Amino acid sequence: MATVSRVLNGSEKVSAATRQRVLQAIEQLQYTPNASAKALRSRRTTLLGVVIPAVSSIYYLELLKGIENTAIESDYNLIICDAQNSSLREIEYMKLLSSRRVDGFIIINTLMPEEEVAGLARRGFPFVLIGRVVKSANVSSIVVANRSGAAQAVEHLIRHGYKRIAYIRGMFHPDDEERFATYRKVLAEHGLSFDPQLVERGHFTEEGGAQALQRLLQKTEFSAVFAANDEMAIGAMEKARQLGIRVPEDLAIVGFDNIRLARHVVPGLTTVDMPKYQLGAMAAKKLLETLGNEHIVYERVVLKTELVVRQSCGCG
Amino acid sequence: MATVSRVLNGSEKVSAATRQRVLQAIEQLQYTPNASAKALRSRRTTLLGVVIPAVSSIYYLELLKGIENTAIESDYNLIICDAQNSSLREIEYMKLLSSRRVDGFIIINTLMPEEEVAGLARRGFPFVLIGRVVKSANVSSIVVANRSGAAQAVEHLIRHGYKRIAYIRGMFHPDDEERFATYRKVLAEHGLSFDPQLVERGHFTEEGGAQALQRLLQKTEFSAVFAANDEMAIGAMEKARQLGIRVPEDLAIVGFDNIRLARHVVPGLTTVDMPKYQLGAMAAKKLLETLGNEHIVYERVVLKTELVVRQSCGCG
DNA sequence: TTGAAAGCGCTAACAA
DNA sequence: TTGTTAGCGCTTTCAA
Repeated sequence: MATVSRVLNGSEKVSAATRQRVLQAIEQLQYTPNASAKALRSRRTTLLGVVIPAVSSIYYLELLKGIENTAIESDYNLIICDAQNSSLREIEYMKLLSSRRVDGFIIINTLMPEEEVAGLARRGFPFVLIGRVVKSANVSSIVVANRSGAAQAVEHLIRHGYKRIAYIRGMFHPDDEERFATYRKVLAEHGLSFDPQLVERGHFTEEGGAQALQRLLQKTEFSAVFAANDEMAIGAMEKARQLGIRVPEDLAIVGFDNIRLARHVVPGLTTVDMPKYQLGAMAAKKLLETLGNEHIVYERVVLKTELVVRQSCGCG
Repeated sequence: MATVSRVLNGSEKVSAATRQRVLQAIEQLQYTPNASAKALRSRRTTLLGVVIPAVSSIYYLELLKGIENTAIESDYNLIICDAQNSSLREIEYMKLLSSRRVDGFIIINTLMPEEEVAGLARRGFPFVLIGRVVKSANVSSIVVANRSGAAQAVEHLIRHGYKRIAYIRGMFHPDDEERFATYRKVLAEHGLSFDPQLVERGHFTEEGGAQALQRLLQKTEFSAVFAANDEMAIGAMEKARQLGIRVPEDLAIVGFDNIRLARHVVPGLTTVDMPKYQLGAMAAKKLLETLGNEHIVYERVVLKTELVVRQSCGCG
């Protein structure tokens, strides 16, 4: 028994002859080691958890790929939990994962209250956040430069003469808060007054974007829209087309994220690109780093964003 | 200790008072049960594995969602393995999963040789296939009606007067074999001779579709293209646009799968829809069914496909 | 270099 | 209704 273990784990102290015999027996008996027993004894599962708000959103795929590739390099596999946009479900998954089912996990764009995250951190189970910073807790975070990206987008519109710029917010998410704050700040910097009439909220989905645009059109006039993400921007674009509003001639539209769809829609969507793959890769790297070490350095990594000009803003 | 277990597993034989005390102690000590120990002892992990050819393909997302939702209903979670289009990696994952890390798994569109799948089945670990049938083994499979879908697509083109219809194949996949065979059969049924010049292969990706179209154009003339999947159809569409070929006026294009992008490209892609969510849901249901039971019924489920006519075929 | 034995944290059978 | 005990399959001393 002990010798088999040594053979399977590549220990040096086995003679070539016994190793042979063991391997042969394994083959003959179709023996497969029991992962649970191994994990129980060795206190390692070589599994990482990922809690994702919604797997059905293309946006998260590249991110996932970044995590996965990085994990694989260290012989880790992923258990992916789809919270389906519910923070209750997030919390349940967190519990599931921290029952030593995985060695550590990554939480993407969580909606959990700060206190919940802080509590989790206090319990000492290793995890890393993507797209969220919690100041009151010892956690590492990987985020993108929302402010700089949003500023580039709004400044681009202003520079090309747009004055009445609407903003379609998402639903209560830090990313959205930062982008919105930047929108207001940039307007102010250019001597444009902020008009609350120009703001509506959507659910970060196409449908949400379409509805938000409709509500905006009923309230007031404007010549450009900045949406908190691409899905909503694309929804708004479609709604505009339905209403006979030409994009970008009658209405300029700019998004955020640069999802794959953005360059496929017509006109191509001008948007803020973020390094989605990198975001995932960095998070996994950071997590794996902490797993080995006694002494953990918590940090916040901010990745760059950049405006990609296509046709939907009319400034190409 | 035993009482704690009883409380956590909802056993009846605990008095309200002790239950209270136990729960309080759990809270106080921040006790979390160890999933590995539990799995070792109870021989259940409440985890299902999914081996997917490539997570980065949108096509698999809906499928995944179907699996996930069904699994969740039975309190199962998913561990997702991305084979990155390598059958070697598939085999490795299979080994990983069958080491009692999960209670069963689902393999999507596997490229593994038949013998490998049959061997796996012989070992008795529970799994279900999606998109692949292996006659020589005791396995359940969920597949779509490739023949009927492909026939609808080709017949539609022929009915609208197209005579030289090119076919862009994928890379050595049973789905592709069936679709291609149907393409030839339908041509024959309509008195059109099969011209090998009209066939090229791509990698099931946009890039692959674009390149295949280019090679076709260099060889011969044709007025319609049927691609083995939507990604390649969309790649071909883009390549056509680059070359100044109008779709559908100069070239009709039809795809297969009805991915989300298909209705967003301009012109909208005519394609064969398949119930992707159902495919996943059925597979998960079938797998969960076998887990409980002693007596397993192996079966092959075929789900319907249906042509969705948009603009790219010019027959709208 | 190999084998024997202890124990990881849990559940289930049994005893109290 | 509660506590005691054995054992799931592995790794890791320790002894041979």
